[in-house]
Amino acid sequence: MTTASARDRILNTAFRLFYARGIRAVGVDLIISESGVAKATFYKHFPAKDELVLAYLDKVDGIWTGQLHEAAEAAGPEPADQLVGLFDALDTACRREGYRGCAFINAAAEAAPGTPVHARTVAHKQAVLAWLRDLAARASADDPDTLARTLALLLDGGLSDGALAADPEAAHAAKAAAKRLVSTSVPSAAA
Amino acid sequence: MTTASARDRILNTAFRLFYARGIRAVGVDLIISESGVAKATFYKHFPAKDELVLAYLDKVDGIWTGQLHEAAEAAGPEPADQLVGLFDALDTACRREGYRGCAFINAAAEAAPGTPVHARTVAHKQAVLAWLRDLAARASADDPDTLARTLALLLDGGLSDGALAADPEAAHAAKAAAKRLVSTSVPSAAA
DNA sequence: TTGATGGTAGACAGGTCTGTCTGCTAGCGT
DNA sequence: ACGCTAGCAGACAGACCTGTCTACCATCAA
Repeated sequence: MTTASARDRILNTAFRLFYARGIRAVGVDLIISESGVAKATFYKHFPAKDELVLAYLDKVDGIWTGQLHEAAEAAGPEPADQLVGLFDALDTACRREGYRGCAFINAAAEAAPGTPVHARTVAHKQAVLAWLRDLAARASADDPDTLARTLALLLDGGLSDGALAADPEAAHAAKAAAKRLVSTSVPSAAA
Repeated sequence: MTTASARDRILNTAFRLFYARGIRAVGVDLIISESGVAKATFYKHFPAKDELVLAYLDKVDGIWTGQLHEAAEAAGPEPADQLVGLFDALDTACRREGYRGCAFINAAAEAAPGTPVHARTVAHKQAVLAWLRDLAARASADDPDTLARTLALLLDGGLSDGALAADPEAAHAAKAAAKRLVSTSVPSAAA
């Protein structure tokens, strides 16, 4: 059953444990034993724990960004529709068993500002914002920048509240609000 | 200069360090030495670190809730105006030196679900939501529940993004969006 | 005077953390 | 046959963690 490479097993285990318990709460020894790898192998692939954390955040970025794009594209070809449809990814995420909020916000809570880990979370949030801004611009919104920022607020608020409120309606409210904001922000106004 | 009681000194030091560096990142020994207190005194007031964490969250709750209420009341007597005005507290918070996001969201990121610390953060978020719901109802909103939830989303999103985006405009965008949502949700419609 | 209260100072135990190091094994290309 | 790469197993060092314990000191009230 040792089909996956050692590096992949380490990263998959870290992905699961870091997200479920928090980064500081998970020791290197636990990751090593759960992934069935030798300590030397671990440190060969990830010379320091922080580098594994960075790889973990890259992995989360790929997955979450992919889900966001998929949900957006599933809403059709119109950028205005995609800006609303992407909130379906939030809904799906919140309903998932073991949902614990945004991995980036959580990581930033544990990392000191200025560290590579913290910088990585900022970069992620800015990438998402840039994507939203692009969609808003292509939707010909009156003020693409403000619309994008506002939708980012709803998205990040939903990611947090979905975990803390134990309220599956948070994602629903976020999508509904997005719909209202988008429909009143684009001239075509297909409410 | 040792005017404050030992308990207060401990709590003040914990408040500063927990918020700035994260809960797990701050050891009991550091709090003890920074607050100039003996170890036995520390454990007399807080038999376990978790109890200090709970006291810390209570303190944050008092301060943040107070700022929220103040900002709301500063906007005038009308509940609809207060629902918008409370976002000034977000703006003030985000501009503060050393701002690191919502202490509750950060604490929840480090605490396992089901623990007292995690439960405390959920309780806080629900208290804020209940307050918003009350204001929305008194503002005669069409759907007070949804309006309250949506504003909570904007507020929590602003708390997160204000720390991660290094973007002082996040709070501004949150308030602007709140204004739009409130003005289109209450019949009086004083846009 | 006595005793309760609240504080200081710091050793100590037992565990966990990250990271290094030594040895051994198996496959694979040349 | 050889050596290279990738991996396994686990001891070890040194720091840091929470929490307990002993011992001493100051103040104030009965």
